[in-house]
Amino acid sequence: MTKSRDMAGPVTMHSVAKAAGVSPMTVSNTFKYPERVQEETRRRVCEVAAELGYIPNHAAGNLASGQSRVIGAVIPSIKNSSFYKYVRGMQDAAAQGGYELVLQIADTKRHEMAAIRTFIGLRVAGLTLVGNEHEDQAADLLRKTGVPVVEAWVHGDPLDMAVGYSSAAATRAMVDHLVAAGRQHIGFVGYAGDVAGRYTERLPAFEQRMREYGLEPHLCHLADEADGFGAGSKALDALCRMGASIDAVLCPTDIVAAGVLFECGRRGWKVPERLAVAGWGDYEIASEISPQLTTIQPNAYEMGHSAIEMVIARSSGLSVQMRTRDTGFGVVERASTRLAPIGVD
Amino acid sequence: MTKSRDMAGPVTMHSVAKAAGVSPMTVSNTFKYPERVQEETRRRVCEVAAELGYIPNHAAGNLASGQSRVIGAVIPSIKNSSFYKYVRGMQDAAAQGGYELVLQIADTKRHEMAAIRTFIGLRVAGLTLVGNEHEDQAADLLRKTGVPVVEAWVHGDPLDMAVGYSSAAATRAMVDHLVAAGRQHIGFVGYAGDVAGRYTERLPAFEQRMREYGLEPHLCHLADEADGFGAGSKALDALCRMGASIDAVLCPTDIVAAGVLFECGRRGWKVPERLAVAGWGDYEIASEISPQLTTIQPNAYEMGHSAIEMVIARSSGLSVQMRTRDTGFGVVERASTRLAPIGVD
DNA sequence: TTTTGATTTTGTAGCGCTACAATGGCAGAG
DNA sequence: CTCTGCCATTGTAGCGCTACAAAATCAAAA
Repeated sequence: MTKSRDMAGPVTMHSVAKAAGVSPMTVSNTFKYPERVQEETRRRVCEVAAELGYIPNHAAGNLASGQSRVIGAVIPSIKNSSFYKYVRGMQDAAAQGGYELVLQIADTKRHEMAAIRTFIGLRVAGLTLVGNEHEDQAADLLRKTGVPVVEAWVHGDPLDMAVGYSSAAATRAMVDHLVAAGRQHIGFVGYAGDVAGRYTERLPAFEQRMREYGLEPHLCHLADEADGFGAGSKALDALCRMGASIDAVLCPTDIVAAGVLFECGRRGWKVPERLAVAGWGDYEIASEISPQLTTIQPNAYEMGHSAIEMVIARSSGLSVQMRTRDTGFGVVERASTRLAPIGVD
Repeated sequence: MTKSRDMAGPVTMHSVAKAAGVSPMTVSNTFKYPERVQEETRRRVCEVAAELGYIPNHAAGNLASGQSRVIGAVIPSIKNSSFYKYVRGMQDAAAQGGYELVLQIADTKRHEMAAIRTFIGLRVAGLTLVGNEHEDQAADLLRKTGVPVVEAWVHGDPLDMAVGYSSAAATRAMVDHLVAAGRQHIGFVGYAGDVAGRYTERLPAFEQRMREYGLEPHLCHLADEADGFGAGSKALDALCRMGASIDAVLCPTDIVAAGVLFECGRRGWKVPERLAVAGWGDYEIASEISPQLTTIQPNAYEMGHSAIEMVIARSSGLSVQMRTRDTGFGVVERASTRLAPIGVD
């Protein structure tokens, strides 16, 4: 059963050194500064290390050097594809810089706090968060320890650094699009969950833009989940119960928008004739569902890539002039909002 | 700008001890063995620690004790909700046991190998993998280092420990269901990607079961992605191009099945009348899409929970009798396969 | 041959923490 | 008043690695 597991004691740098007939420092240099070690010696060390299955003890290296090649990322959810490209971007950037990326999922502020503690306990080189709403302690801690931190998916006013796009601008752009498509009675579905940072800008922006058009902006419903199809039907129910008959709805995510589409199917409402539906996030489902969803495209990959670049820059002591980056967004116009509406007033 | 970042040197156990007027060991004990420290002293130490924002250096503790409270989990993708419940289960079990869970995404064997190296470098208490196909080096390494490893989503023959359900049994159950619903010409959509461990059992099981029914099993197409809606249309195209007219299709994931549903919509095919569609995974979309999807429900949460329990048991030196656990599965029968077919032969 | 300068290799010390053994203090028993 | 036993607290040593400086090696120059 347990045979051949753990028989030879742990493989340390020391044991590799002895086996290769060199000093421990030479082994260390072989991995950290290969150019300092002669070709021949290096080859031998690498061979022996591979044979013994030696993996440098990052904990010890970290302790001795005060440096780390690991970056921590806290993401709020993996329930849908929202963060897929973001994580890909982070991974690629980390790999390019010779760093490793490890993740933690935290769907509440409290969990986010715990995740930050874990990462700081691990003495990571830096970390990335999503949103700009954190527990008070978190901000303190991050400031005190001075770890490089990037807040992603938000725009401006960073704890340390930030990368993202303006949700307000995107909201305005979407309202502009819906109005240009002839919609007047636009419903807004918001999100009232805990880690809401990247949602909070949207409602005020929506209300203001609607007012600028002289339209009534008070058609809104705050869902308690942003990631579920179920939220779509609930939101549509709630909006209808508010009395005014809407001809368009702006959803917090494509998933919620898809949920609205499903609910429209159940009610026999034609989209976009009866109701125009706009999503957010440009998930894969947006271009596959029928009708295809108009949505906000957030450049998630570049956001992730930039986030890690910024962490690496700061962590390697480079002076960072750009404390914030704007990765922009796009409005992807598709069938779910395209046609002029049938009058519903 | 940079004011108040990193001004006071790093907060170590030593500085906390000095500030609290005790020896470093007392601080250490306060955190590790609170019962060894007098109430009064402990309170003071905790206060000072909180005030200074002290977070124990896990790297140092790990080095000194040779123990770790961090468990690493490698998951193949977060592109869809497949692993959401699995990760939740792992997180809950880790929290219950006083451990921390960190994740890495690895969508190929090569990336999985890198992730394993990183985790071993970090000297985690144990780790979980998905599937049972790994690079040869990975198996060697894991055996040599003796870290507790659980392979999840698979059934039997573990590297160390395993938890999951039998994909073969689930495949057979699904074929039984389709045949019972009157289907004769069943197409199979497989997956030919890199980290295919938990898919490979399915095709042989499908073929065998079909033969047992005296049905032709050779309607199959191996998609290069298991996570995309796009794979659904491609797969349906491919199956049709193979000549035989199918009246049912068994997909590797609910996402692919949803893609098939979308493609059926484009073609004007009625589901389930013209084609019965079966998914796999019981994703949220399965119960929201119209028609609702028949699918395999894999008890992902329990799988994650068990995986971490097993890691913790082994890591805390308990003798582990159960090296494998079967968390079972269910067949969720819904509208996408419910009705008897219109004859298509 | 000796000297110089560059290159390669090797000690030394210590990172922050914990296991372990040893210390000190303090009650009650003798 | 001393002794025993028990608890709370404190040194000591060392985990595996790296920064730094010192030492060894060697080729070419003097």
